[in-house]
Amino acid sequence: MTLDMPDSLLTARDRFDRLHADLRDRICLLDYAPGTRLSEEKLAAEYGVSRTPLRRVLARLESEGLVQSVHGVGTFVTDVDIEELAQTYQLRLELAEMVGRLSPVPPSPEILARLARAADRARTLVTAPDPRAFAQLNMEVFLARLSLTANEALREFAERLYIRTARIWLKSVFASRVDLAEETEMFLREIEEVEAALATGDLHAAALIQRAHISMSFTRMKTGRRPGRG
Amino acid sequence: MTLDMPDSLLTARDRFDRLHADLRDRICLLDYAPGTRLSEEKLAAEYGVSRTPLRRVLARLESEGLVQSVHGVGTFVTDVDIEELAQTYQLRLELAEMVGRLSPVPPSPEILARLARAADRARTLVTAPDPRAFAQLNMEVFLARLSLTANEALREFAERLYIRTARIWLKSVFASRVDLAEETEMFLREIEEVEAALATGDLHAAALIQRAHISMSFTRMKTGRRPGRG
DNA sequence: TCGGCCGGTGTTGTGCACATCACGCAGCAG
DNA sequence: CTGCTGCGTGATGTGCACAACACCGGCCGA
Repeated sequence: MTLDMPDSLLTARDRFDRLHADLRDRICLLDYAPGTRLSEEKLAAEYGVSRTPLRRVLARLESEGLVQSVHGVGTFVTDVDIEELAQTYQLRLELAEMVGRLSPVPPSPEILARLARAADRARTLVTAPDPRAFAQLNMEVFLARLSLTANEALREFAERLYIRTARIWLKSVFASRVDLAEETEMFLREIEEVEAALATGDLHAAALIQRAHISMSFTRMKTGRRPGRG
Repeated sequence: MTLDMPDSLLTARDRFDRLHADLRDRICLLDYAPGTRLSEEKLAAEYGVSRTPLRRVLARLESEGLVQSVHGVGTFVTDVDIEELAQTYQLRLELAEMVGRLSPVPPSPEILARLARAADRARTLVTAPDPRAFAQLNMEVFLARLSLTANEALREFAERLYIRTARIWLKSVFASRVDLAEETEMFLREIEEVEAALATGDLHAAALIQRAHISMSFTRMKTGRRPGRG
């Protein structure tokens, strides 16, 4: 997944960022389910470092709300609950709309190409649903679309909010509270609508589309599948 | 400033929070000017701990954008520049308005009392201007008004944004780019207007007033005092 | 005189041993 | 049988010594 380099060219910050991103993805993709205990010693051994820099990563993850450390007990992956995250989602909606309003930047050909490739992958996922691959694709698209605003603070906070809420969708899929096929189709439609909006240069419209889909996705998770459908 | 307790009743998290809040305030109140080098060893000695827990605090401050550590060089207080913080201010404006729109809670008598006391202190500061005391009062009022929303995520992010931009005002005062007396009067008017809005129960209006004053404050700093006035 | 090399010095980053804490279980008194 | 007390075990938190690194000044050679 990540390219390997000789340690001589890896600075301390690079190692930190790599460990942080790796553990963050594991948590967001439910490789570590909520409640899982993360052993500092085992993780340090796995990554080939001592506990000291690994604890620094865990402290960052704790500040982001992904884990929680308790002295003498352990470090645990936090749980995500739809009711508790309702307000977080409210804020996400507002920030999503702001991405198209504060310091918007015209989409570069690279961004459009990435969206096109994402749409292709989404079409593949429609025929062969895969929750984890879908969650990963969703995250990549979200981060790519953040580049449509030049407001760094907005990007940073929107990403933090996304990270905090990303797991709830995958959890809903595993709990069969949402239908994976339906979710994949909706996501594909969202990308296509966004591509159309960007083609006309209407960045605010693209942002409103994303806001609408985030809202609808949350409603589907909160409501759950109607009995008798699946 | 902070109450002392026997170490036996102080948990690790308490110590962390205390050090973090203390260093954060020192930076935000310009006790440590931008560019100042923070010696881990000296700070650890001052707080009576070893470098290990202190480094944890510095890492948190770095994630909040208040300091920056460079391997082999030192840990430095970051600088704040009006031009660079323009986008951060844009986001602050939006969040300030959201405080009155997302999950508003009726002001408790305690909040109203705190505002009234803040107004009294502001009137004192009008007659005897004091930049540092004003900045401290401003921060207290800001945090108090955040309690007018039940949206925890919004509170957290609004506070983080405030912390990141708080120093620019005090810096502008010391650079004589804004007039302290004028700023104090404007702040007093803001509190009184907010009190009037809260008295009618219009939380959104109170939020819009704050948004307007944040915007005007930023404009005053960006424009600077007109020559021939001061 | 100028440029590059090189070691001294002070800093942050890392590894490791120990302190501190919480939980669980065995043992025992009532 | 019940409840509690004490200890063993394993976790996170802390202190300390050393490694890695950057800056700076002197030195040497061209």
